[in-house]
Amino acid sequence: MGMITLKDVAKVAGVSYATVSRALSGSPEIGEDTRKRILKICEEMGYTPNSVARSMVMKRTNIIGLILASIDNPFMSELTNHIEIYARKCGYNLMVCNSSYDPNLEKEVFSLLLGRQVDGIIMIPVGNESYDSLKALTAQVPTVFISENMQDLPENYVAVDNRRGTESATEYLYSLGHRKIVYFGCRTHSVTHSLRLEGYLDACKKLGIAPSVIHNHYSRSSYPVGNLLAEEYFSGPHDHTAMLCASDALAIGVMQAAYNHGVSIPGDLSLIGFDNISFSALPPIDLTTINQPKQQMATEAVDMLLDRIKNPDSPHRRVIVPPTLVERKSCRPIRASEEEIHV
Amino acid sequence: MGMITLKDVAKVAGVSYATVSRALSGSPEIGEDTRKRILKICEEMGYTPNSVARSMVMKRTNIIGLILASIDNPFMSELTNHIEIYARKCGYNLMVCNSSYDPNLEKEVFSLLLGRQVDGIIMIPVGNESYDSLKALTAQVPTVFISENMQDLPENYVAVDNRRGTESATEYLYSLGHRKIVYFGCRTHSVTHSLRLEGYLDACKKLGIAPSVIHNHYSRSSYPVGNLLAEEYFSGPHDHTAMLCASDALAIGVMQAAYNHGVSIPGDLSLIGFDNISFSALPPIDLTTINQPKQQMATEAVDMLLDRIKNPDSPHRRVIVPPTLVERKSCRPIRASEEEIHV
DNA sequence: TTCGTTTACGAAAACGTTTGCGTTCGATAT
DNA sequence: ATATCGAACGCAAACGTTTTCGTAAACGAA
Repeated sequence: MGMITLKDVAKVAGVSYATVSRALSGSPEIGEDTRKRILKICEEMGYTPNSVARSMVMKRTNIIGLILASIDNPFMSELTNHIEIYARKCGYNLMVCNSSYDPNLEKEVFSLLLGRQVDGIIMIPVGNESYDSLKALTAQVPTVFISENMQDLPENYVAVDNRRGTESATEYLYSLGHRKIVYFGCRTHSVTHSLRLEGYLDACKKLGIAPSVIHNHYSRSSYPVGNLLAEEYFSGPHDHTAMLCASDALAIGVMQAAYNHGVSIPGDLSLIGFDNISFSALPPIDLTTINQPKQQMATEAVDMLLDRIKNPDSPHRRVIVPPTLVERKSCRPIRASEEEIHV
Repeated sequence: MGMITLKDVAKVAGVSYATVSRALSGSPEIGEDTRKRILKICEEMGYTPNSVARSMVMKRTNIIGLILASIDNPFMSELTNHIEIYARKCGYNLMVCNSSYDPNLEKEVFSLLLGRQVDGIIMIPVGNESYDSLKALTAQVPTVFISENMQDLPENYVAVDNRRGTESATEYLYSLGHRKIVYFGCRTHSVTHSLRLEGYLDACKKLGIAPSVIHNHYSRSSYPVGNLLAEEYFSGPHDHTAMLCASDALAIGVMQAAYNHGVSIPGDLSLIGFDNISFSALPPIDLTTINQPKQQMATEAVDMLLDRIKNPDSPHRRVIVPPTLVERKSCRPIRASEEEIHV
């Protein structure tokens, strides 16, 4: 597999390898006829430029590192898809690393990517307790987070307006006539999830209804966790007519438990999620939810990162995109008289 | 962001940078006391080795390229997840590229990864017509396919036994009493899909039942395609008691159409899929399906690739892993007398 | 002491590019 | 005729490592 180098084509073309380099890079310091000739020879020999050597001298790899909890997660894989396609269009490749929901691993792969000399890093952080220890790392390379940031870490980020999302979800349920709305959240060590809880609580206060929160002592917002805790919920006393879940994954877990306990959705309980992962649109699920504009967030994050790579000491930018409500079949309006029929 | 180099720590330590390199690489040609001292200085200065420079001289990047149709596809993202975690454990990072179901783009990103000097490539090919034109590319770097290969391209691959998968699915439906089984496949320009069709046809012949295939003129095996064609199917005359789908995605599309047309699953139609994507296990879906052992395939693919990187002219290996049937709720047994009640 | 051997380290080449600078050559202006 | 200048191209340094080779010091045996 002896690769063909610049020197090889230079020898064949009878020129110095600087000339070959210039022919390929589109430099003006070269004759039009020799350029044509050299390009033809490159083609014939099947020459492929060595990006590693190029990176070495240019001090730039054109690689973006992407750190996320698990690529095997509908929301994140959708986001990754958009990021990869758009980044490649901009001339960048993607190096993906799972943090596996582990703040320590998160830092480990961050250093690893630093050593790889990535030009920048896009990161969906695991929680907020890791922000502090990430400061030393993010100082070394342009970084943009996909997550809001309450601790004023001076970093760029793009995120959906989580607070507004749960707030409007609550308002929506209220407008349907629901007054007993329970919130199924996540332990709030993640910025995202504490904001979502906040939005719900604020809306309750504003609307004058009593908040009620399912205590979720697990750290993940996943389908099995949703299922497990919903089993507990349905087994005990409950009189809510609507449930707001911190994620679609949780909501889908709730669906299963509801099915097992013979409670119909939306017949007995209106259910609303957050994220709008693609599977929520599937007819057997058909979950009403708060959408995160994933493609917009992806391109915004890449743009923001590339800006920052070009101009490292530009002011930090924070983009909050608006969430939107997607109405499907998991919520229904109720009359006031219906309120008390549940056990 | 002036990075700290070997030279910098060498200067501080008062040694040559060759010595620093040896201290870090664990070479025996260095005194134990100086090693300790140098490592301490590296720690203090926050030195991070430059992988690019390392790759330059070692002629090896420790990067694996991964090419797949779309990372935003449950089967592929699950696979990617396992590949990334296992590869990293083996000291390799992953560079992911979408081919977006486009054979030309597939070749384009392959060349791109070649230029990146990846040590090897794992690829889920789009179709089989692209194999020919890929020969020149795969000759330049160790490659393993995740897909069976009928054209005897001399490459390594790991795949589930697709033929056996649909065969056993058909046998399963037969054992439940079904005699009118329709196959919902994909246009067979993909090796995977032609083998799946083959397995179905073989089983029909062996079992002595008449095969029946829904003509799928779309190239993708996706949820919307499944939905669209199932709409047609349910609108026209149909008397099958069971349907075998070439993928879970198709099957889920069928589910929606069935719902719209008032045909109950499995009441009126038994449905079975292929892949066992995670969402098929969700209670509202609960799809009986043929499982692909994704984690096993992932680690096998990585192992195979690393073997090949170490020993490029070792004989080609082809691993076929057995599919397994996962029984869930989308199939039911029928009596012979039931056979004719459908229109 | 003297010779040979081992140990620990330094000097420098090499990896494949990009690019600043110098040089040559032809054309134009003086 | 010479001086000026721009175009086209070659030379060589540089990027940050790894590794071969050389060598000085240390050490043991004769």
